Amino acid sequence: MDRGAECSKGAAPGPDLTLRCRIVKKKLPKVTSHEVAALAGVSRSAVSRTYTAGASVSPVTREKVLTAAARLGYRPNALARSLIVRRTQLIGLVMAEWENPFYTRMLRLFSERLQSEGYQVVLITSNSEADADQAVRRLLQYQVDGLIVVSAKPSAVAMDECTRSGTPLVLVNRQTAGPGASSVTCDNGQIGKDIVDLLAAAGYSRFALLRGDPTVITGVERNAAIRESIAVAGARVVVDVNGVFGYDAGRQAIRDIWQGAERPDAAICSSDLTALGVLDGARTDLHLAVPGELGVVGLGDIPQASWSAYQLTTVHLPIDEMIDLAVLDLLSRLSDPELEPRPMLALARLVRRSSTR
Amino acid sequence: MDRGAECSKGAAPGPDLTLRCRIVKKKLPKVTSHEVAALAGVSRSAVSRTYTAGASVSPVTREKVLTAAARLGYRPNALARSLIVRRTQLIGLVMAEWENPFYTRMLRLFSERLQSEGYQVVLITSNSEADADQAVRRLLQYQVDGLIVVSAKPSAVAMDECTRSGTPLVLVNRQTAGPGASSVTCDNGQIGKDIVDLLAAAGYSRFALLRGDPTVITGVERNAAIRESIAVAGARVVVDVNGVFGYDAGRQAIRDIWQGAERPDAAICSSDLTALGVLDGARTDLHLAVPGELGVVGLGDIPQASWSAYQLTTVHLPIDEMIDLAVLDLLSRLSDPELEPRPMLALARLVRRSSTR
DNA sequence: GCCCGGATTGCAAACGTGTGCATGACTATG
DNA sequence: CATAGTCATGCACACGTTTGCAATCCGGGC
Repeated sequence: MDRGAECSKGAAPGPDLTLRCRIVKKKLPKVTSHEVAALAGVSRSAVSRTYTAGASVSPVTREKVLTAAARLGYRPNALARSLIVRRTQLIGLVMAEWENPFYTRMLRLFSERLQSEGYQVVLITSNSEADADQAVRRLLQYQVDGLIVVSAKPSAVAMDECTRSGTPLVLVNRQTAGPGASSVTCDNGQIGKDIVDLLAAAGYSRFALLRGDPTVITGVERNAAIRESIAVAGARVVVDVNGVFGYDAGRQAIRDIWQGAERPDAAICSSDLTALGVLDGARTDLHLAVPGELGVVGLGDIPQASWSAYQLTTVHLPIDEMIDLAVLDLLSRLSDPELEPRPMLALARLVRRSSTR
Repeated sequence: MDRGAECSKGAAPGPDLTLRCRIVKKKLPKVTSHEVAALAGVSRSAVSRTYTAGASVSPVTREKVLTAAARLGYRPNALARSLIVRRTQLIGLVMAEWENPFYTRMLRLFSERLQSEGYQVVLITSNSEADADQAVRRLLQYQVDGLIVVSAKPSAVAMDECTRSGTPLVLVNRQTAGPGASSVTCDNGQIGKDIVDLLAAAGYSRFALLRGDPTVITGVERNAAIRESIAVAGARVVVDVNGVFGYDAGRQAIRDIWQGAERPDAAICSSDLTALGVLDGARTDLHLAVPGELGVVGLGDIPQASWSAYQLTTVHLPIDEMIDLAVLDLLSRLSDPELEPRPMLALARLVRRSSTR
């Protein structure tokens, strides 16, 4: 089976074996705590203890072990360790939305944050939201200590599997009714209201709603608030379109809308990327004056939104705060499994630039 | 130690113990192949075999195992499996550059591609290039099957550790002299030459070079070619500045340059993001006409480069091809450890838009 | 000199799985 | 009916660690 071991043991050192040794000579004699112990003249326990903080080892043995380990290039096997300690220091992260820079930034921050807490991230991308279940299950197989799902929602049964296996789960930007997971979202109702208030105060009255996935709870909430505020303001929504994701879709959408029966004077977009597409479509393709003939507001406040070519009015999602909430909740539930998962809210804030008057 | 086990065994079922059981009642009776085997009335080997493709199991026992597993919510422990099979199906991915959308896109594609090949990605971000070593070592501890390092370069000794542990390593966008790793890069010399040729042909003659990290080999190569081609074309570089990363830095840099002794008529930027910053700085802050008074060219062809507000002339890095090369090389060396690592080259292609005349 | 206590150390049993080997059952062939 | 052959199954060992427990060592106080 393991030819390397076979060779080193030299059980039957015939010419055939040595030949095979030559061929696979790059196959190393797997250096385990056993080898280190032998070289250092101590027991495996000793080498294990030198690598676990706070264990009882005399300075002299520790030194012996360390030099032996250095000589052999020993590195403790995290898998074997995890198997027995029942902790992998791995956090599963499933990511569904990649186009939006907002989410890639989130991924980065999660990675850095968790790393600094001593965890590694194992990443799974689920291109459709439906795949989230499969992703979760795969990660559970790897015994991840915790699970973060951003912009996707596992089914109730998948979430139940998490709780039953004692793996804390936190949903980011997706809310959950049941008690299976923590969640961190923004106050979408408030966001919707703020946006409309701003636009109405600026004199806009005929709204276009450009939405992404119509089934996502956070979008649904926001939209309800938007429509309600519009009604309150005595304004109208003249067009409401679903399924527009990203820059290109936004740019196309505004052109289509302009062919429609009634033209809006303000566009409320479900993401900055869409809004930027709308902006470019309005200016470049339709030759509209942008705060004047059409107001545009986005969502997310990605870096590009503040670029001077755009100056997009948008709502700043407090990404750092969201990361903080998610990680802190995860860590606390990790150290105390009795804690119940809970929904958390981060405060968004409107940032006014020059894509609205 | 493990209170759950202690309770289930009920060694000394005093009131104290049962109380503790109640408290930790959510701690599940870890369901292993043993439990499944017991419920199904077969041996552990049988359940193991039902989960390994191509093993010899009769349909009837397989069925028994499957239903028992479903009832118990059994999921094979990937760690224990990896420990014995000596394969984790994990690929370590270390990522140093996050600002540039080019690299986040790369991350996404790597993740999707490896996933579809049956691997999981464990992600480490090394904020400085120097941390790459530490990242590599951490990943090696987790016994990753392979290693991808993008836009960073581990030291020779770290690379040596990889080869000694038999873990194939491929460097993306960073070349290596030694034989420790494969690498996939673009032909930076050609890229530099193409850029200058285009600009010179368009009549630009006073060049500004905006570079990122001056120590990165790919940038060094490209810059050498750029300077040589400029000399050949009989033009001059009037300013050469290092360490400008990203949009904001680019925007500031062009303003600084405009204060300088001699003003360039073309800016060659080491990334699209920088170029977009330069573009906005030139137009918005300096009120320059962009292809006319200043030509701008970037590198990477990120989505924003083709947005109508920018229309950046840039060089398209063949990201899909690079991913393909990297993954294919990794997989082949995974299945045949005898294969030597090798350097690979992908073909970049100039895309001409309206930021140059 | 003896004994007590604290610090080290090694033994061996886990952790949850894969797999070679031997065994047993069953079929087909002579 | 005997025998060879195929197939399914279980036993037990291995993978590389951690860790409770008992044994050992060492120094000091009497």
